[in-house]
Amino acid sequence: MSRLKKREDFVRLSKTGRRIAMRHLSLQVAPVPPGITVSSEPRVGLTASRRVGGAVQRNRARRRLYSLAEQVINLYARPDQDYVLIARREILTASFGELKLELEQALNRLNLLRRTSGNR
RNA sequence: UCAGAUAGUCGGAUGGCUGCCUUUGUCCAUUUUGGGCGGGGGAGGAAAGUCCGGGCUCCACGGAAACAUGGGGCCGUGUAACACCCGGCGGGGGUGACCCCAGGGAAAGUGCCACAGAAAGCAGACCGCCGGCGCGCUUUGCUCGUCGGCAAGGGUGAAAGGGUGCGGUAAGAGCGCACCGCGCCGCCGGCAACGGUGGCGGCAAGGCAAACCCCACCAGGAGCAAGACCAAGUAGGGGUGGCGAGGGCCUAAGUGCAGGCUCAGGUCAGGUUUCCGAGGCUGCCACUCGGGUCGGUCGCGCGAGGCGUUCGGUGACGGACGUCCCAGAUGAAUGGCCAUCCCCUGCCUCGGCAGGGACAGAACCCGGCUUACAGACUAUCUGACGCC
Repeated sequence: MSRLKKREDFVRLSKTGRRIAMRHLSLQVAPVPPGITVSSEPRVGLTASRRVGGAVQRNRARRRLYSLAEQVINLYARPDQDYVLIARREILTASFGELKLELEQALNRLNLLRRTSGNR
């Protein structure tokens, strides 16, 4: 899994991508732009704005998103898409199993799970 | 035992699986990028607020003086420095341990002193006190009027032109005296702030300087988005060289142009002005170097460093010796999940169950200050009660 870090990527996702809002987080998805070769690993960006809380809360939210992306998107999501995870305030109090289930549901509703693991 | 005071320390622990940043060893591949297997390190006491003081970087900077602006202001230490620390002094609070204080000058000037009150700054007379005179009456006196003396008592206020007591007086008043306070001069102690004491003065001189102000002292500007380099990029910029120059007068009928003579101007020295001294620049052309930029690299962590021992000092702190290397991200690492233990809260069948773990996240680095903080521990001291 590689990280999206450029501002232009975040702007592109928010303008052109599809968006789905869940209880604890939001997910934005858009295809990898044409100039970039698709690797076997998906690319993921993380956002935890000041709406989540102070610096301590934002750090914790971003780390939990990072860990979620490692365990869900990196393994099960299609690598020809770019993903941005946006934290909501409720992410701080949810259990990790709950969050994993929610992210899998979101990917499923957008039909972005890998075909090779379609039995899930 | 209970209630407190001060100083200080800590601020969850251990393990498993799996990640991230950084550094290093080795092997492999290699044009570069890299890959495998190991090792080391990886948030705080406040990392916070960004309020002071410094280091560092760039810019500016020849010298001197005056003014302005800002700043803090008991005294003596400590320190790179401070508005910080330590030790004292003075004032205030507490039974006490101890705590608090923006603490120079109000007998230089200007200003202000709300409300209340008669009067608030060359004081004042509302209720009052005392005396003389007049009228009346219930006549050792009282009421009213008037002319004077006065400010003790009452009342207002943050503050009413020293306080308490005695004398004095018609009533009073520093009018006189004693003590206290105040001021001046001396002596003693102290480096000093200041304290003690003697004499004199005689109540003049109210408060506010976080009102202007006065006094002595201190102070260039901007900040790591500083700044440097690389890549890309081509003009508005920089450097070097050459030519030209501003004012006045003359030649010219005259504006311009051109020529000649003469003078030395304008601007720039970063808060302002003045003086002295030495210089630079302006427009065009040629050559040359090369921006802005959230691209990358450096700056970037061996430091006013941590720990220990010892010596000096009441102490802050300083010296010597030994020892250690201890975060460096940049859409920003320092984690995610689980288990056991610890602590807190709730419930009951008293041993379990359930929930929870303060404030808070480095961004160039240090020294302070301020603010937030569940709780735990240590030492010394104070007061009360009890026992020996």
